[in-house]
Formats: sequence, structure tokens, C-alpha cells
Amino acid sequence: MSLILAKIRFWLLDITYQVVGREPQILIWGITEDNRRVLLIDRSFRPYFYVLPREGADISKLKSKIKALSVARSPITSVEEVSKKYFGKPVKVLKVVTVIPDQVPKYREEIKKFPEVKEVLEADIRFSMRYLIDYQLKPSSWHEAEVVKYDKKTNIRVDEVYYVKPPIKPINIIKEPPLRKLAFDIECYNPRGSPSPERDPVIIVSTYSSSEGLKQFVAKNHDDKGVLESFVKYVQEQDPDIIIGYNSNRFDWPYLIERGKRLGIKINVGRTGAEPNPSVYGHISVMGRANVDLYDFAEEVYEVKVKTLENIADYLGVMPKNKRVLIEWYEMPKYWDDPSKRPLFLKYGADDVISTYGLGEKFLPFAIQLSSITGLPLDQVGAASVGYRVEWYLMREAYLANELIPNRVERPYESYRGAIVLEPKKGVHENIAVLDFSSMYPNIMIKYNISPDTYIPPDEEEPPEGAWVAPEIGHRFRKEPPGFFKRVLETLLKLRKQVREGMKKYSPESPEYRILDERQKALKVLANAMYGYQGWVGARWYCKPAAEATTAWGRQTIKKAMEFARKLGLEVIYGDTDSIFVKYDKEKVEKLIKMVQEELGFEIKIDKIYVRVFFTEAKKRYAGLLPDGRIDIVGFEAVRGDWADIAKEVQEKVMEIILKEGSVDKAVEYVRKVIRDLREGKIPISKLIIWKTISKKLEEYEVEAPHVAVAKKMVEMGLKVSVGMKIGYVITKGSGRLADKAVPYFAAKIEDIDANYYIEKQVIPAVARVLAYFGITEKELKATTVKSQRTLFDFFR
DNA sequence: GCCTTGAAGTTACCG
DNA sequence: ACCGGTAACTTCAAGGCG
Repeated sequence: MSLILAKIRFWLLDITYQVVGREPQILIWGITEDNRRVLLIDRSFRPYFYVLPREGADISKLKSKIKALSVARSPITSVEEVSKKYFGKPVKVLKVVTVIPDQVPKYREEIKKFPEVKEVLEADIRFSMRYLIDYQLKPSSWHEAEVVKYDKKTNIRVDEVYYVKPPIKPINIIKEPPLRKLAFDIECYNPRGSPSPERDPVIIVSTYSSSEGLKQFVAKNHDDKGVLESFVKYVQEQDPDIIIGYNSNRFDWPYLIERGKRLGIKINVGRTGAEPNPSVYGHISVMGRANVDLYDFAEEVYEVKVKTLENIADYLGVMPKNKRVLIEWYEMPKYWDDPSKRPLFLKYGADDVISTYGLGEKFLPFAIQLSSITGLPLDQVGAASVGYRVEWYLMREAYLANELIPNRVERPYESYRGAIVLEPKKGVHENIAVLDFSSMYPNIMIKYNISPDTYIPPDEEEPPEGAWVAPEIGHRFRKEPPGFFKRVLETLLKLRKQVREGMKKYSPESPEYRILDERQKALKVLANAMYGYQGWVGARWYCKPAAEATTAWGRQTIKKAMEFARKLGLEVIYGDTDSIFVKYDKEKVEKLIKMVQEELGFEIKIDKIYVRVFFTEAKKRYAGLLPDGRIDIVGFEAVRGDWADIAKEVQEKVMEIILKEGSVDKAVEYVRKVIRDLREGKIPISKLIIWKTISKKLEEYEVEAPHVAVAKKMVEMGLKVSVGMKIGYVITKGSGRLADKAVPYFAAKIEDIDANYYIEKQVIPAVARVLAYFGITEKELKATTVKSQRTLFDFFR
């Protein structure tokens, strides 16, 4: 080994650890400035945790008791008293250092039993994450390190292996390295329903990369040995940094691995000899690469209700549905077995993988920013839920503030009061401004210093600095010093402001602009999730009084704003949580904005202006016409995923006719036409499908709702139904419960459709919700004769 | 035994 | 595995009626 120290700059792709002999080693996978793939090994880091003694405990006795636990395979190398803070209060804790990470939970369990010990803290933080936190390294960001070349030959697939001399230092560079990305997608032979790896071969593996484009591996009839082997070889040759899939954590990878086991083929696609393996948050880890499942990000595209690859790619303009090959899963065996159809199947696989790659281009910049901000490695950040993303950010901040990280404890669920929603003034209103509080909850938390560490329990006296007292519920929070959450929120908001400021230096087309834009979005998501986090029973920093106080102040704030509006003579039409709908009187609205700013200390903004907006008596549902002619539909069936397309379409159209043209009769006429078409079987099945999610195991349902009954039928047909899956069904003619008449959409014929159900229970309820307000009865909708011309305006004179 | 009614279960939305 | 508030559907069992 040469001893020449060199300085390198690298982008942190992934981090893991291994134990070699009795030495733990941190492995950092990176990409250097000059485009080399490197592995950095840090042999100097050791696992540790803290012991919080009970008050009055004999510290030196405790120390020696802990030391006495030391075992040879992973000795306790030091027990030292250090000063930390716990929920803002200074505490003395014992820092216990050992050698082998796996030994930490064992020590924790034994130490917990000592009567002198109140709590063992930070013993559940994974070794590699501990490293990131302690050196404040950020995945998906640039760093600088002093390294020594590791000269011996290894079978690790990188350009260079180094020993690193800590500390590695983060550096601030905006650009991304030239990442090698490879998208992949598998197709399986499935003549008996859902494919199973014990039985059904992988017939096509499609891949796409920017350098090589499309490359497919195809089975010889039902022999897929070659497919797996050549795919693995191809990944190794291409050596991608990021492997992109769609639902790959739950399907493609587990299938390939299980299939590989059957065939005796090792799916060793990583940068070491290891196979991909299941890891935290349900993601599959590929050593030395970032395995990213885009499904995690597609889940946040709420406009798309059935989140198939085709639908998401279509919606985001990555690949329009009408420009690609679409094959339903039940037709696949046919396309495979028929030589004349097989090319089309291959094209289908190609379109899928090209869509996946395209979605990667859409989602990865955000994923990278989220990873860099939260500190979660790129392959985990998508799979981690919002709560964990927030938590990782908090844990890093806690370290910086010398705060101990609380343990995760199991608690029973507790509810508390939330926001207020106003009863809307029903009917049609013209020229309405929607005013929104900007980041209401974060700003409330900042203003009233709401945080787990500033909360004053009822039995404690008020501190001399004074306290903020929440309305209605009376929870108190000390005014000084600034609490943990306040500091974190201020940092997040400040950072976001800086990033948005920084964006101005670049043209909107530049990569820097795009990166910064994704970054500010990620910061916003994080800030907005802080309120929900504190009320989450699974949170380390769970604090119900804090959550409860936040909503209480929220209610007070919006109520005051509404009072101001009324005082100014502005009629309040509606309001929900942090928004109020008022008549758009420009001067008065400007006054209101000023008043709220000056008297309440919060910013409100005009979010949008409706030329015309319609409310029924229901809360959380309205439809408005925007100045540019677009129709905004909120809450109604038209924006819900669990109504048949035909009902949604008709409702939307009716809203449009009413809001734009004001013609009730035209709307009625249109509805009648659709009802006729339904009776005559002219509406295709695709518009009749109702999609509903299976939210728990089938046997756990207490009521057999239609989608549950259909799911059970699907299981009988040999299909896998898993939690989280959307079931598409249609209602057919017959008697009994709806559940008895519901069948999977792919198993229905148009002649069997129960038109009556779609008329009575889908189309009519959806449109009657709107038209009933204009005096139209269900009878009139079903009637065939037309009455005199009426318009919207006849009803509001 | 049939019909009505309301509670309970369930889903997906809003902010 | 972030929160509560809300609308609306279907099932299911209880109660009323004959």
C-alpha cells in the first residue's frame, strides 16, 4: 500500500458497512469529479450509544457496571460522561463505545435492566447512518476527502478503492455528476393468472440507458436461463450508478431473485458479488448502486388515480397512451405464444422500459434533492414515508444542536381536534377571491414557539420568560429560548428562500435552475410535514399537545381573519383550514391582506380568483370557473378515483355548461343523451369501471363490499391480490347485493352490464348533486321530453 | 318473510 | 407508518309490519 495522501472530490451515491475480522468498515460509494467510480473505506469509525442515568444514580458505579459487560468479540472500549441536551434540558449521559455494530442492541438490552438507568438512547441508529450524521455527510451531494490508494487487487467493480482519512467534508456544488442510469422492466409468462417465479419464466427483460438505448433479453420459448444470465452480465458491463424500475421493489427484483434461485443463477448485479437484498422501508438494496423504484414517486401524483406505468407516463407526457403498444396482462401469454404477435409484445416491453427511463428523468432530480436534504441515501428516500423523511432531517439537526435523539416508543393512538371548515353559502357566486395563509401551520409553530422541548406540562410553573398559551385548550409553550422545531422550521424556510433567490441567477432552461427548483420543492414538502409529524404517534418527537396547540391557534387565526373580512364588509362564502373565499372587492381585499399581516402577523395571499363558483350544501366540494376559462373541480365525484368514468365525465361536462354558458336545459339535454346511450349499451366498458383500493388483507374485512367480493373472485381465478392494489370492477345485471353483481372489468361483456345501476347510482347522483340546485329532479333527467328554456340566471334574480 | 332504517364499515377526498 | 375533517357509498342487523 502506498502512503501518498491524495485529495479527491466525489458525489456520495451510497453508504454501507461491513465487518472484516473484528473491524467495522464504513463503505462509501462515490463518483468523482473526473467521472471515476470509487469506493472509500473508513476503518476508524466505531459504534456507540448513550446511557441516561436516573437522577441521583451513582455514576461511577454505573460506569463500572457497564464496563463489566464487555465481551471479547466486541469489547466496550470506552464509557465516558458527556454533556448533551434532552428535550432542551442539559443532561449528563454516558457515551458507550464498542466495536461491532451488531453488538449494540445486545448491550442496550442489558444496560436497560440496570436500576440506575433511565433510558438507553441512540442505540437503534444504523451504523452507516450514524456515520452520515456524525460527519454531516449528505447523500447525493459533493464531498472532499483525503485518501490513500488501496493497491491490492479486489473484485469490487469500481475504478479505484481508497482508504479514507476522516473527516470527509461536504462541499457545496450544485451540479450533478454524469450519472449512468439504467432502466429495466421484466415480463413474465402468466397463462395461469399472476406469474409465480416457482413456475413461470421471465420471458423478456427490457433495459434502457442513455448510452446504449434499448436492449432486450428474450427467452427461448419457456427457457429463461439465458435471459437472467445475459441481463446480469449486461448490468455488470454497463455498470450503472442508478438502476431505475417501476414497482421493482415489490415485483421485478423479488421475482428475479426467486427465479434465479430456482435456476441456480446468481443475480449479482451490484458492485460486489452480493445479490440485491431487502432492506429498510421495503426497498431492495443493490450494493454500490442506487436502486430507485419510481412507483414511490408516482404515488405522489394524485391526479392519476390508477397508478400504472402507462397512466403515469401518459399523464406526465413521457409517453402518450395512444402512441404506444398496450397489452392487458391477461393477453400476454397469447402474445408470447403466437409468433406473429410476439414482436408486438417486445414492443410493449420496450415502451414500458422507455417510459420508465423517461419517468426517471422526471422524478430523479426531485429524489436527488430530497435525498440530499433529508440525508437519506437515494435508494431509500423514495421508499421512506413522509414521517421518516422528516425524522431523518430532524435527527441530523438534533446532532448539530447537541440534542439527544429520543427513542421510538410504541404508543396508543390519540385523537385531537383539527382545523375548521365553514358551512359554504350554497349556490353560484360571481367574482370570488380565494385567500390563503402562506404555510399556516409552520408559521404558527414558529410564532408561538411550539415544540416538544418548549412545552410546559400542566404541573410545571410558568418560566420567567413567559409562555404562549394556546386558545381553547390552554397548552403552554415557553417563549424563550427558541425550540427545536422552531429552529428547524426557520432553517427550512430560510433555506427555501435562499434557493428561490438563487434560482434567479439562472435561466429557467438551465440545469441549475431545475435542480434548485426541485430543491425548493423538497424543502417545502418537508416544512409542511412538520405539523403532521408532531401529531404522529410513531414519531420520535411525538408531542400531542404541540399538534393540538397548532390546530387551536390555526382555528383562532382563521376565525380572526374572517372577522376582519366581515368588518370590512366582505362576505365570506366559504373557508377551510387556512383559506377564505370572499367577494373580490379589490380595495377591501387588499385592506384585508394588510390587516391580517399587521394585526395577526401572518401573510395571506390571493391564491386564485373565480369568475363564478358553485357550492352545494356540502363542505370540501365546489366547482369554479377561472378567468382563463378553465374549470376547477374540488372534492366532487369528477375528481374521485372511485367513480365510473362515465359519471365523472358527465358531471364535469354539466359543471362546465352551467358555469360557462349558464344553460341548465343544455346540461339536462346532455345528461339525457348519456342516459339513452347507457340504456342502449353504447357506452364502452372502459368508462364503466369502478376502481377501489384493497386496504387490508381480504380476510380482515368485516363487510363484503363490491371491490372485496371482486378481489376474492380474482384470487379464485389465480390472481394475486395484495394490500394497496386497486381493483377494477363493473356491475352486471342480476339480483342480490352489489357485491354479488360486481365482476372484474376484464371478465365482463357489454351485454351483461347493468345499465340501470350506472344510470341510477352513478350518473344521476353525480349530476343531481349539481342540477338539483337548479330545480331539476331525477324524473326530469330520466324523462324524454324537453321543457322550456331556462338559464342559470333565472334562478338567481 | 319482507321492507325500512340507521349504524357501522369503508374509501377517497380537502387543506 | 404525517394530521384531522368531511362526504358518500354499501352492507348488515335490528325493528316494524302483516
